[in-house]
Amino acid sequence: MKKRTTLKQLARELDVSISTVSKALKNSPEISQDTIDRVKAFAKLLNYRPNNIALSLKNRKTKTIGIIIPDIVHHFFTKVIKGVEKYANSKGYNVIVGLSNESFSNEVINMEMLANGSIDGFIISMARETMQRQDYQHYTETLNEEIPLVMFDRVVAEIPCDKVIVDDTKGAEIAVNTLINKGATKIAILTTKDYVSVGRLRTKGYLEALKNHGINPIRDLIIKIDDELLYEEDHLDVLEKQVRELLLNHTDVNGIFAVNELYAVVAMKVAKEMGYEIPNDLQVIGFTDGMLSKHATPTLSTISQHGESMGSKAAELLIQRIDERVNDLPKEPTKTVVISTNLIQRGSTK
Amino acid sequence: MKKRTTLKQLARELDVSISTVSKALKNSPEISQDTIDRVKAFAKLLNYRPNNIALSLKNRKTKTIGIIIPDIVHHFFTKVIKGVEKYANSKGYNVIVGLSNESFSNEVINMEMLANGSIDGFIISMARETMQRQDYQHYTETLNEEIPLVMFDRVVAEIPCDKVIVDDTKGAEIAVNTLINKGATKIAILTTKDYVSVGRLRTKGYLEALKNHGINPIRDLIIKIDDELLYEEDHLDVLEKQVRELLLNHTDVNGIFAVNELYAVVAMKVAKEMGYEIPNDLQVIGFTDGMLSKHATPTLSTISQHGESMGSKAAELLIQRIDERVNDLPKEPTKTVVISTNLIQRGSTK
DNA sequence: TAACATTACTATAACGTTTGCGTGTTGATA
DNA sequence: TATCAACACGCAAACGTTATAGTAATGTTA
Repeated sequence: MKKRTTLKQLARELDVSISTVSKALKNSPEISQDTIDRVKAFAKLLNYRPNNIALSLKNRKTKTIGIIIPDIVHHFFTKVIKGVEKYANSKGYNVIVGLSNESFSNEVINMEMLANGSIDGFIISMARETMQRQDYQHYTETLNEEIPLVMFDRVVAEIPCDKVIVDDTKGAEIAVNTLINKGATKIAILTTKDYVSVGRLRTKGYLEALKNHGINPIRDLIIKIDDELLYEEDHLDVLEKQVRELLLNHTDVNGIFAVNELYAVVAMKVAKEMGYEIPNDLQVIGFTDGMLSKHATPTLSTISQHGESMGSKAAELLIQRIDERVNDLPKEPTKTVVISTNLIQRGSTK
Repeated sequence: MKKRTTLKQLARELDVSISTVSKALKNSPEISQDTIDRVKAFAKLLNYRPNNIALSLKNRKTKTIGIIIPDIVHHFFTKVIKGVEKYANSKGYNVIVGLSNESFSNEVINMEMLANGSIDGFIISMARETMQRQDYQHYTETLNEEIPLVMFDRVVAEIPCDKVIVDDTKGAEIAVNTLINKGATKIAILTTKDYVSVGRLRTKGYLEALKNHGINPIRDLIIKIDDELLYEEDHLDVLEKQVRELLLNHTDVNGIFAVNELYAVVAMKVAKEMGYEIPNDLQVIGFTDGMLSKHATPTLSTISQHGESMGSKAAELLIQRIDERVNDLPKEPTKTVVISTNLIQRGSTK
């Protein structure tokens, strides 16, 4: 295996010491201009570049942050990564991605793989299984080892760390308010089981909006989908069936709020098949502004989550913590940053 | 800053040497069972875990691979990452992601940031700008430094490295053949400018299919879109306009092959607006099986690229090269692996 | 001219591991 | 009772850096 150029080689060939080479390359005033020039020229010739690993070892920091997400084939997470990358790169950090695949053990393994010095801190959105189990030991341990940790989107109150979330409740409320203002009188919600925090919060927003308008919630109109199989084919069949039943049993439903864009698109599809005209007979609003929302027919009105902002905010918080730790600064109390949502109106509402 | 547990600490507290600790933890026969037990117990107590960075430095390998892609908000690349992650993790590797954002300089910067020892090898799909410039110096340099490199999807013949591609020509041919077999007689193609290799090759497949069926290509039916702004809003306006013109000027077009799913979905949208019934009046086939294809109305027949397979194959090739390099094995000639495509038939064809 | 700066370097330790080799202490053998 | 394995461990170098503390060879000052 060919060895890369090192300080040692440069030193030997230039017949000076390693320290001289190191200092010369850094324009140290201890070294004569003459030597500096010689060293630099030779270093360039041999295409010398410092070994990052050695630096990491020496400096005890890697300039790398780890992001662990449940799934990468998912527009929202992808946006977040983009935001993280952007901010991180601008600060000279690299980003290493771990996929939990919604599995608890994968999440743990991935974190362990990285928590041994490979990264300076974590940005995490919990795996579904972790939310179900409510087993947060690996987070606690990470924190105990003083590895900074920032959670986003799928967060949990028990863990004392910085968090970046969206105001799910408020977003949902806005969506449902909008539906009501646009004339919808009977509004259903397509949501997830309650252990998914965002599903629970969005359902809460839905209920609040109804309450504020003096509308009594109807149990039948609240469809909680077990998203074990989200984005898997047969999962959608179940969803379709439930939407069909809903529209069959409650023919006067004229508004649907879905807690993600996929549910919304599926609902629109079923409704269209059943002869509904959107938005005239039925108005639909989703959550998350992804590819589907933009290109569905009709295009989907949706609550934008600003994933990229979440990502860069998370990266910012994390890097602050890293600095705090490295420079032994006093610890600031943990923050929870709420990224504001907003409604993007498109073809699925009047 | 709290320091993590190291061998040195264990050694001091157990009053043995560092080497003894190290060996004990590795069950070395040089160390008495008694000591081994003591060391292990104490290590566990202090939650010792070896510092990966130190290991990387010592072993001169990082067990990390870098993947550089043009855009992460893109279903196909996301699938590839997933495949890479899966295979890499199974071999004990981590994955570090760099985003070129379709920019040449970003690509170069990202590679340089990682090529200084942070990773053992690269998996890359070229940025659009790099393809346009045809400036491959950074690849050549990487190869010169004997850092293994595997390219996928957007590849270029000039670089002597392993590659993983899809048989774009064949895939396109299958798509167009299918359209013809299903009764389409006048088929248009929505493709990219020629510098995008995949666009060029898919156009080639389109032409070959026509030729094999004795159909003369018509210049007007070949729409080459400048995808500078792919996935940006105003880009789509241009695309819509072109499709509209196409269908206006050639009312007998009854088949469209699009080189990606977005073009296909946009075409369907325009056609539907103009009163076409899909698939009866017009059949459409896309390329890449993403979210849009699955949830468009009608659902889109498309050529699946098997992004995940590409990813894991790329990772496999790369890790082989890394082993080859690390163990100073004889160098195998570079391979180009072709992942076979297949047509997924859905609602947009008869 | 002795004392002291200044200049331009070099040596060394440290970051956290691993590993080949050296070594002191046993107990067995001749 | 010398001799020699076997055992159990320690030493030191190495991976590639950087930073601190020397140290020669000059030049300056009183």
